[in-house]
Amino acid sequence: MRTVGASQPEETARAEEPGRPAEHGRAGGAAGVKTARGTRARGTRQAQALAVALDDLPGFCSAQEIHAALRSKGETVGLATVYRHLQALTEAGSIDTIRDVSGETLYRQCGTSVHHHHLTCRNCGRSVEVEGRAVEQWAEKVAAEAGFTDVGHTFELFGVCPQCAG
Amino acid sequence: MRTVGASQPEETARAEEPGRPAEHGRAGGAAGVKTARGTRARGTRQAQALAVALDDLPGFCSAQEIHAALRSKGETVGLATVYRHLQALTEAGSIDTIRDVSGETLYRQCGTSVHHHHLTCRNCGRSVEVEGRAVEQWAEKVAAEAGFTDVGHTFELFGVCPQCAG
DNA sequence: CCAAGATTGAGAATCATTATCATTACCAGT
DNA sequence: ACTGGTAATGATAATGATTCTCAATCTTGG
Repeated sequence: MRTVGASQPEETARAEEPGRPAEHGRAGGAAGVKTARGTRARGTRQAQALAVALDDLPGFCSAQEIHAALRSKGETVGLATVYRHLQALTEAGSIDTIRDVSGETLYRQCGTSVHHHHLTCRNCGRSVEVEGRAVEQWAEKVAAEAGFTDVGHTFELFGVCPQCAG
Repeated sequence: MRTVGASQPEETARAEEPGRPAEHGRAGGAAGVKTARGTRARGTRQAQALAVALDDLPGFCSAQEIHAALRSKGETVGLATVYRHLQALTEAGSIDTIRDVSGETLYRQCGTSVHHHHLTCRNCGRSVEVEGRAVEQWAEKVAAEAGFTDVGHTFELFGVCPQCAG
């Protein structure tokens, strides 16, 4: 498993507070930015918590890590819900996803919505966004030459960042 | 599941000799190109069959597909063995691997041992090897600028090939 | 022919991600 | 406030690819 900068107390107390009634469903006072159908971006307590968590995490991290981070902060969010929101956010273009070497999907909040790629530290997950106009163009050219259509690409850079190297 | 261009006759007519006792272990007369330890490239019946299968398949395909192809040809090779050889061959550099969109690993026999990338048809799996000197250099430059070291990259192009498009 | 070591393969074990589905919270009417 | 409708949640089961386990089997050297 990769390790991320954020602390991940492994012995997270599994037993919830005894008296606490099982919380469920949407949060109490959340404003609720309702989108058309199915996915409201951050109306619920869980969505809000996830957004905050993504803000805090420095680089790319897996859904499981995010879930663990939420847990360790005291938030109670189901793993399934984490995946759901992550997926929705990805589709909405609010966050970036990459695949690490083992095939795990890593997520990260992303500023720009324009297409770009990442140079990610394989140790701490921190990443730099790189704008790859050159690569895009090259890819299109190559594809066109081969007669391929409807071309997409995946491109990721992994390395060790200055901090982790030093 | 993806579909591969090559036909995969499900009920291949080739019923081997009826009396065939359950074969196990290494093949009878195989020459046996023994490598240092653990992995002999193609000494066994299973390894041989796998090599042939890889030769036949036109493009990238998953371990499971290769396993299925072997099955349908009448070869009896365990899935675990397929994975084992695929992994060994990959480490040896004899075959290429890429990750498709769903995270599955796809394998393909590869001619050159020099570093290159692929433009793969997401419909039939056929692929073209593209030499990406430009990309390599660009990647290195970007990485260096960001101060990252020990940089590697993944780069894949997916599209629809002329045949599948027409 | 025998012992030692390599290889195989069926099935169990992992592990990330999805699907289920009963429960719950929010919203708009009434 | 009460209520019905609907979206969201989360515990858990299911999926699916890949790896691990280990007894059975094969090959080879002597």
